[in-house]
Amino acid sequence: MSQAPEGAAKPKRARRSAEEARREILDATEERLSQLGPDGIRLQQIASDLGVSHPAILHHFGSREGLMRAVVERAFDRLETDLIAALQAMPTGDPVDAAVDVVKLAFRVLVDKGHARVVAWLLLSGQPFAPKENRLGQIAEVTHARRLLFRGPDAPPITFEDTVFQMLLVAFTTFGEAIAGPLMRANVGLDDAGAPDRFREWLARLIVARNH
Amino acid sequence: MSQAPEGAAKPKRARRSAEEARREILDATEERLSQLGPDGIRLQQIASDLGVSHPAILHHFGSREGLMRAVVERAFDRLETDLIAALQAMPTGDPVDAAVDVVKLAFRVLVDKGHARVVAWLLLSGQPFAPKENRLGQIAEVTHARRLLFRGPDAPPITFEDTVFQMLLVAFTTFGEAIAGPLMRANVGLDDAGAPDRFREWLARLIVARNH
DNA sequence: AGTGATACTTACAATCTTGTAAGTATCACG
DNA sequence: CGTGATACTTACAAGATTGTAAGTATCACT
Repeated sequence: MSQAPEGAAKPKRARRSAEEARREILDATEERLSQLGPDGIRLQQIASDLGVSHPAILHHFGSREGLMRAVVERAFDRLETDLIAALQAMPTGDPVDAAVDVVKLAFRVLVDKGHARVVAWLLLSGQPFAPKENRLGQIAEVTHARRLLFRGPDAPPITFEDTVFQMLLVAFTTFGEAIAGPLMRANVGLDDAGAPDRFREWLARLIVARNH
Repeated sequence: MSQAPEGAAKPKRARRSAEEARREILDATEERLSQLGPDGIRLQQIASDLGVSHPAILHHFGSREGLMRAVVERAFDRLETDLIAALQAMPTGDPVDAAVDVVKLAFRVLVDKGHARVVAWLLLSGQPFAPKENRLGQIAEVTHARRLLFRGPDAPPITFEDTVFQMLLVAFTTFGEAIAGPLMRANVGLDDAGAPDRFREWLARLIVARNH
């Protein structure tokens, strides 16, 4: 140890692979986006979060606009991927419990993982983007088939539009909670920690009740 | 007409009352906010929209921060005012129809008048604000009394939390639609003009169904 | 080891944005 | 009309922010 541990420590410039660097930059950007909101996105800030210089970001994304496009793209990709994975892992036991699980899962992916806030910001910003295909439509079809399968003996007839509306309901509610959840709950005096989960379960049962 | 109609036209500097000026500035700000999204708020842009110089805005609001606070304040004031007015005008005929009307009204105020997008942006930005009192809680109480009154003969018991959850559901859904409505509908192939209204009615009936 | 590719840095330029200072025009009121 | 208040303007300062240029350090590969 001839070298003093501090002072002369030359921290050996980190050199990530391009892919890794891009990922880290996107992570930091999304973090700022979902935590600090729309005004939190400044190249220099993101760079400083990562301990790099801001031109490093420009090196990988060309411009601020390019970074934004990349964030948009990845956010949607992840959203779809996570959501579809969650739905495919849907348990197959009691249909009511299963539906409850699916709803909770959707909330977890969108709200708890922070996707919804990012996407909401993008939508509010009018960022140009086109979700791949209508995968949600495909999900609706799968769900619809499932509903018909598990439909109770004297439940009212189930239209496809009804299923689609159910999906919209969950989607909208999820967005709404992600954005206004804390505010709204505080405003109606629902400040205990269990409230979000109770609401999610309540919603799931409200929806499923129509099938039986 | 010795003067040429164009060129020398000195358009007599407009001088509004302070109140009127503030209102116009806030209107323009909210317009940019809801149309162009979070990045649209630049003092110079707003000033140019109004045909004034940007220090005029600073003259009235002190700083950009002051302008933002004023926008927040007014947006919430309007939101509450419009919403409560709508609820108080609630028709008193058939309870189901009445509930449907209330839900549609809430959507109209929040979505169609553009309040939700502004508030959503504020929430995403982490703008500091404290909604007056818990007026939503008061609304919940009124609604709950009404539900108990019109409760069907063999409907399940109605808890207050159930009513609160119903309100949260409508509130969240409204936010969600305001932000992601067009995207989501397009993604599930619901692109006819009547779809938003059908969904709103469907939601209203879903909620009311539990009372009967 | 040597070499080319490239991730990354420092230094700098151009532009934009908020904010200030000081003066001008218009209104209210005597 | 005169006078004070103030809505508003032009000109400018200070700082932030994106982007460029050129060089340096590190990796992969021979």
